Amino acid sequence: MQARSMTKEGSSKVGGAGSKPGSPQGAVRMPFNERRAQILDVASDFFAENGLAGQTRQLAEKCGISQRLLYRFFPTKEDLLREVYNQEILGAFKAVWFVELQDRSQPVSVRLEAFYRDYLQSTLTRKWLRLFLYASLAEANMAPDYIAAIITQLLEVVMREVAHEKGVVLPADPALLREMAWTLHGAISHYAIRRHIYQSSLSLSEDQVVSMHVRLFVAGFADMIDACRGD
Amino acid sequence: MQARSMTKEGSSKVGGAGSKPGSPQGAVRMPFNERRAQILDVASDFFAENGLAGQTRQLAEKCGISQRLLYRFFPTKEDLLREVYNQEILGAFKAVWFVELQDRSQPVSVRLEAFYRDYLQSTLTRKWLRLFLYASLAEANMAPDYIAAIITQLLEVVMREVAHEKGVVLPADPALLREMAWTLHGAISHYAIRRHIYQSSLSLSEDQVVSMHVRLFVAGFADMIDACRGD
DNA sequence: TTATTAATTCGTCAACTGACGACAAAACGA
DNA sequence: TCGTTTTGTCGTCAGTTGACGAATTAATAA
Repeated sequence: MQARSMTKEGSSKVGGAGSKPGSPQGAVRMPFNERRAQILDVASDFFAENGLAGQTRQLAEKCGISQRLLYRFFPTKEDLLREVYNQEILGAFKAVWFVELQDRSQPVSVRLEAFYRDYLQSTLTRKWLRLFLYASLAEANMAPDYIAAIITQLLEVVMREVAHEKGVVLPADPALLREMAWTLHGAISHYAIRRHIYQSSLSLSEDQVVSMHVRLFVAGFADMIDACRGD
Repeated sequence: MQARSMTKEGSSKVGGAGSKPGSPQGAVRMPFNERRAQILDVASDFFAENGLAGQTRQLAEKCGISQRLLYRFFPTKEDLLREVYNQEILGAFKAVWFVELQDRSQPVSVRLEAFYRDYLQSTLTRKWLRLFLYASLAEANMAPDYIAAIITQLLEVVMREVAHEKGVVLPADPALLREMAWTLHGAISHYAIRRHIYQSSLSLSEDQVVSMHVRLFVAGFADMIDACRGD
């Protein structure tokens, strides 16, 4: 994120700020790792906006460097995409969530609200969602599917915690349990999709929306479980 | 990508493989409107799978015709895409839903379940979702935004009907009301996304999932509204 | 049959696009 | 100051890709 400033300069066309008076052409020199990091940073935004089919020449321009230079850091475009994916998609999940969600000194609805607020802010961002959707649609197997595993864990924790506070005994079928937690998790994810992908104009604040969803989930929890037992 | 040995024999008609002994190359002749319809049909599948950036040559091959022929029916690729969009996306909404959802001779949960089952089957299909997402991501303004208007209507009907049956007085703010209905509508939409885009393996039946969501919504309805009044 | 019309293909252009070999120049060390 | 290392660019190749003029062939009418 602090690379932001660099990105700006880069996008402002190298010499734009008159950095080097005599620099006839060419980007400002940068050490290998720094340049590589800058490229990744710009690339994540770039591919999120333009899709994985975004062109390397355009990306290079946004970085303020020549297209050829990209290939000094990444053997192929696919390698670059994979790196972006690993950094931006997989890096967006926090381990603390598991701890906080299970901190029973707080009511479960408070924990859920806190978690989903943070989740919306740090993970379900425009950049993350767009990259993830582009990758999913392309069926690009950029990385082993850690995400599914992480979310599965989250869903199980959510169910366990709510059930505990409500004194409800959960059904045994783990698939059923996960699907139940998805009623909450999916609704909030879809809210983010509406916001960032469908560009809907949403007038309510994120906080309001989150508490609405959590409230509904907690309130209908026991009933939902009863219904499924009947099935 | 192996060239389908039989390009499109599969597409019914068009005579079996060696249709005409003497026809060295070239597709079976078809009247204008029929051919046009066939192209649109194949194209909707094609672009749903390969994205709006799918190539015309590949599409033509799937249709069993030359690439040039496409341009006899559609001036540009964009025109073709627009047609596909109008036909497949906008054509997937049924007017009966509004009637059935308001048929108070049935309990609202029954109506909701019936509606969402049908909605999942007829609208939230793999083809529809993929086309819609590709178009949304590309910010391709293929058509005036009828969809938002249709769904807004649906959401309002849902809220009105549930509130009526539960004897609950609804808040005035229409934006808030819509957002509430989205807790159900979004959760089900997201279920479809998981199924068709993320390719998750979902073990529960669609019917089970729908009743779960509806149950949760109806059960937590009053509580959710109370909470929002407090806000 | 023959003329006419409509369906269909061939071949090609120009702009793009990922990739890379060869070379220029800034930074660095002694 | 000079040579070496490292960052960076130029130019280009080969394969795509949307688009279209012109020729070809099947169906239909006369």
